[in-house]
Amino acid sequence: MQLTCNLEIQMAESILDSLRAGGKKLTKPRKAILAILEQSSLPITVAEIADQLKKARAAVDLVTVYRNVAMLQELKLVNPVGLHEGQMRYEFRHGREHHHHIQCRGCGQIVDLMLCPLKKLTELIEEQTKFVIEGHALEFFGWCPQCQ
Amino acid sequence: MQLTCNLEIQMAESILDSLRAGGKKLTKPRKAILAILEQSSLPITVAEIADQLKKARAAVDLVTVYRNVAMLQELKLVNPVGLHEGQMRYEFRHGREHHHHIQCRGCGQIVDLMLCPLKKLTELIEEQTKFVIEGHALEFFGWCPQCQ
DNA sequence: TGATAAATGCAACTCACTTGCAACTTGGAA
DNA sequence: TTCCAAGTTGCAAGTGAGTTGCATTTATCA
Ligand SMILES: [Mn+2]
Ligand SMILES: [Mn+2]
Ligand SMILES: [Zn+2]
Ligand SMILES: [Zn+2]
Repeated sequence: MQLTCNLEIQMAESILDSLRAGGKKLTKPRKAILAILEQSSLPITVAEIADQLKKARAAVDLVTVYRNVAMLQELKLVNPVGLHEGQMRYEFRHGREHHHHIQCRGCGQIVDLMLCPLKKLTELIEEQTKFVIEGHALEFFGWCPQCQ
Repeated sequence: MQLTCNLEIQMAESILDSLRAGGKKLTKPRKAILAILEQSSLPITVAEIADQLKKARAAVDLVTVYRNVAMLQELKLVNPVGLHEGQMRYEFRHGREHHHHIQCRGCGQIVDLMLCPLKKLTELIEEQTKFVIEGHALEFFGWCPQCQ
């Protein structure tokens, strides 16, 4: 499996620009991590990234994945997704609208919810609390069709 | 400070009933933990509960606080509040409406938001995803007036 | 090609939370 | 009131996500 060879072609230029602007290098491990994140349609954990890299014979140390995910978060290239599972998940921002998720309490399946009902409410809360709101986390939990 | 003496008077009967119904005993440590949770107007961590008990000279082992909080969650007497701080918070349900929170990114201050905009959206999502929704988590993050 | 700044891997660490177990309460039955 | 089983506690040890220090390696650019 070729993780690195056609990466320059697939990886969006805006992502590479952000990395260059931040003085980041495009190392082999970093390219492999970026490739996994870009392929993943749902938020993924650090351990899952490392597992996939191992299976693809491009093994990268867990610490390196942690450090890269933290860096990508600082550059706002990935969003953290906290589903209270005991570990964080991350998803690429590039080309995706702000959205939320629903997770099955039975099997853990995650589904994207491509919507956000909170724009007006955010303004109301800013007015009433005098906070300046920077973001929010909204997750739904329930039972998927198979687990009901 | 008297944590235990007038506890029976203050503690809502519905809570004691739930405990009895679950075959739970009213031990001294448990009463002290319940008292702290009932006094706290904002969601509190396990470590904070233990600290307050120590200061009140009613020290209880951390493990005991963890076990009691887990038990109270099973009986649905407390709600978990996850603000992605690295630890969970818990708040008593008794006498409080379903609501949400906003936390300052600077000082960590938490403010109750006594509202929920998600009833209609929940139905819409159930219709579209065929999930049965059991709950949701909604938190806002931003900067409080002092930290702006 | 060589300098240098950034990135990696490994080992050791931190910290929230859990588990096993012997000793101790509690609350009800005798 | 006494006794006992079930439930609870504290301590010690363990788990697992995430972090940190440091020597070595790698990408980038002059
Ligand atoms: Mn998503
Ligand atoms: Mn609250
Ligand atoms: Zn949103
Ligand atoms: Zn709500």
